[in-house]
Amino acid sequence: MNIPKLYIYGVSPIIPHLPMPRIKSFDETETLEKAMELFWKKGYHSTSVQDLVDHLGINRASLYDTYKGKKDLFMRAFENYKDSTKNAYFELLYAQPNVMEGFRKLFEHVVRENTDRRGCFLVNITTELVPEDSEMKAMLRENQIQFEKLFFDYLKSGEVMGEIARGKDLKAFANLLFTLYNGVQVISKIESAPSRQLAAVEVVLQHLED
Amino acid sequence: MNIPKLYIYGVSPIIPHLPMPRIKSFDETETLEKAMELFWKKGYHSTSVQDLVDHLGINRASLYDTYKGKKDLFMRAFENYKDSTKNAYFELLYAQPNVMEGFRKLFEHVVRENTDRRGCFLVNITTELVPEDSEMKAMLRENQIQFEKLFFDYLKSGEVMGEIARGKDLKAFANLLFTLYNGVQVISKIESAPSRQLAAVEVVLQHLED
DNA sequence: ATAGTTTTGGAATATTCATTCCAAAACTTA
DNA sequence: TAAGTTTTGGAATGAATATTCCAAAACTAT
Repeated sequence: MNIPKLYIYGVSPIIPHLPMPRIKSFDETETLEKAMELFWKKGYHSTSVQDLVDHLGINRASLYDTYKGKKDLFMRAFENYKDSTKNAYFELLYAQPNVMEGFRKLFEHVVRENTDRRGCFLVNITTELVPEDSEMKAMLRENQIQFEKLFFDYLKSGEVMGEIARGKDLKAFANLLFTLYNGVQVISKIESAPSRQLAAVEVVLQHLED
Repeated sequence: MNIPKLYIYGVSPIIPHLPMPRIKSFDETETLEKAMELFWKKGYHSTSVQDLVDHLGINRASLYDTYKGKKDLFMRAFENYKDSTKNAYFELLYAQPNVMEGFRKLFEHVVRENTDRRGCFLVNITTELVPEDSEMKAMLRENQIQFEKLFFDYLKSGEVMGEIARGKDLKAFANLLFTLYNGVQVISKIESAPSRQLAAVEVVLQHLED
């Protein structure tokens, strides 16, 4: 049973002169990022709670108290990653002079960033947990829609600016770019030459201009 | 220690009048396929030996006696899948009237076959086990090279036949198609509309003709 | 039927897993 | 300093894990 708190840290409006409890000694979001790091590197099933306790530097009891359990901790870490990634790509794209350069930079970032073959957290989790975990699947489906919308809007802006030849099926193209993104993230786990991957991407990007 | 067998089932050339042992009551390759089925559906870590015993219909002791252990059984099942898939795609491609139709049929097969969201065994295993398992990584790298060679040779045959515009970087294109293949296999775990996926693939295929 | 060998069923083992629990330490406000 | 509450360390729990083991059943050739 959950007993509602009668006061907030440092403020005691209802009952005056009430002793304040000890506050958490770790930063929740910082710990969440460390957890994400581990889940990303090892996957969900291969990461044990012991691994988390060791890597996060917090106590087992604190972990269960703060994040209910392994699955919930994972979900929060995952959501954290999802949101920050989308924002990062949004900013990366719109910081470029044109659409082709935008996507080129995006894929360059993916390929070059992937030094330790971790791939993409989202892609790894998709193949590991779908279809078994339907809650996860719904989350990933939502993410796909958001990513394709981001790509589509960006392509559309390029069409308006005259950077892209008219009459192209931009929905299909956005879909293609997202599919390609997923493929590159898988390949980067086994392919060692970034230049070969970028050459493949370039074939698609060139198609935007014709 | 391994004591070498002095005779083969049914034949006793060295010591005559020797009683023959009981023979295995299950088909090894058939069991291997059942194991593959399970590893494909659930992934490596989520499949327990108990699951295998239940699903394969053989005894735990037989499993360990025949296939040494979980990891070795997995490796053999994996190799089985890898080889048969490559052969199947080879035949599918060369049974088509031209290169564009060949790749179109290949991707159609991938998308339509994927009814239960299992994705591709190879792709799933790549993201689950690389980089942790370096033996697996080497195997997958080998597979990539073979697939890209298959695609390249096929593209080359199309170029010779005049189906593909000259001057294209066919190595990069083969690479792109393999990357796209991986991407489609990931997406098919969360995307429900085959037509949308095929529309994306079509964008790339059209590029072959221009 | 019998001997010799292998397979088989199922118990046994030892490790690892996620989770719970509790007493002791820590912290905040007064 | 003291009261009240939370965090913390680490032991305890119980389920699941991969693997080993052994006696009994099964099979083949004679």
